[in-house]
Amino acid sequence: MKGIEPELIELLKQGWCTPQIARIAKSTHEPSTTIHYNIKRMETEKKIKAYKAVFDYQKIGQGFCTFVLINLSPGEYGNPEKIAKILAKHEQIESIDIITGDWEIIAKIRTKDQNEYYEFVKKALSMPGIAKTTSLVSFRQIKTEFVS
Amino acid sequence: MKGIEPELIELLKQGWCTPQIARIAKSTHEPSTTIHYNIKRMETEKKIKAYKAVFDYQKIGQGFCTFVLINLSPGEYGNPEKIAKILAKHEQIESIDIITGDWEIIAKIRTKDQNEYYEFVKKALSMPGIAKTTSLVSFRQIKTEFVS
DNA sequence: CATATTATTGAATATTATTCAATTATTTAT
DNA sequence: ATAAATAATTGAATAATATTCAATAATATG
Repeated sequence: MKGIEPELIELLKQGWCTPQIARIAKSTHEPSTTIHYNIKRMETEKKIKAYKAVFDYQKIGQGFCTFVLINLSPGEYGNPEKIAKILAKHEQIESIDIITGDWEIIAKIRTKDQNEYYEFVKKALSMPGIAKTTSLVSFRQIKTEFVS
Repeated sequence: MKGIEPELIELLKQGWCTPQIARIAKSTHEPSTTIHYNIKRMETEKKIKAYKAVFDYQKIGQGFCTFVLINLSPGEYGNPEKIAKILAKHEQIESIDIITGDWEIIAKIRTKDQNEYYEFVKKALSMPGIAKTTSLVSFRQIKTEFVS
């Protein structure tokens, strides 16, 4: 046993997958070369960014999910993207968006547990420019990434 | 031309992909049979739920992204999951969570544009049990689903 | 309407996943 | 501690799949 699983999870989260052309061809009753051609075109056009695995986050020790609503300090209203891009570098952040309304940024965060989340908040969200954060902790994830 | 692309996008959003075992084997310097064995085990254990494509949503006409914060009417506090599961059936909903704090549910929604979003809100969010909704429209998606 | 470009497709080939059997490592029970 | 049982690793063989290629058809362009 080499404990290869964490490495595999990390790879499969980022990509390292590929479409099942033959299976899609059978399902759609199209020749596999037609499916191949169309998918490769979408890849070239950058419509498809990657192929990746979707995990049961409970089962891989990433079960704690929160949404953070962020208010920037007035001096940073001009470039919320700068702060969002810095935050995006953290692997715990699954998605981050610049938004309208009472907050400037919303981030979706995955950690092992409340403890790891607390450490993340201390480390990542204490940066200058962030005035206030509101955490919405997920009790139950009913649907994730289009996969029920 | 058969206009097969929308069908392919729908399939690849749900799954119909597979890990690249040989490529992962080369990258990790492990035998491909070891990679195969480990990944199949994770599938059996249901740690891996699916393999799917990640799209550039702007380019496939799903560029409008919003987060909806939902307040339930007092009578529904007991079972937010019931409402969340009904909403989860809509293909426009990428994710939906039961949360703590000032709202009971948060949903992430993808539509073509504001117009389609408005139609979705009228259709989906007018159901009994939902008392109030707050929409946070995404101006810019800095990071999505772990893919930058 | 003619020409250029893009899309479709079957046949051949290259690559890859999968199966299998043998070996090694790890866990469990006594 | 040791034996037995279970789980994990691996190379070789096979089955399945992706990819390339060349020919044809459809569509777009001027």
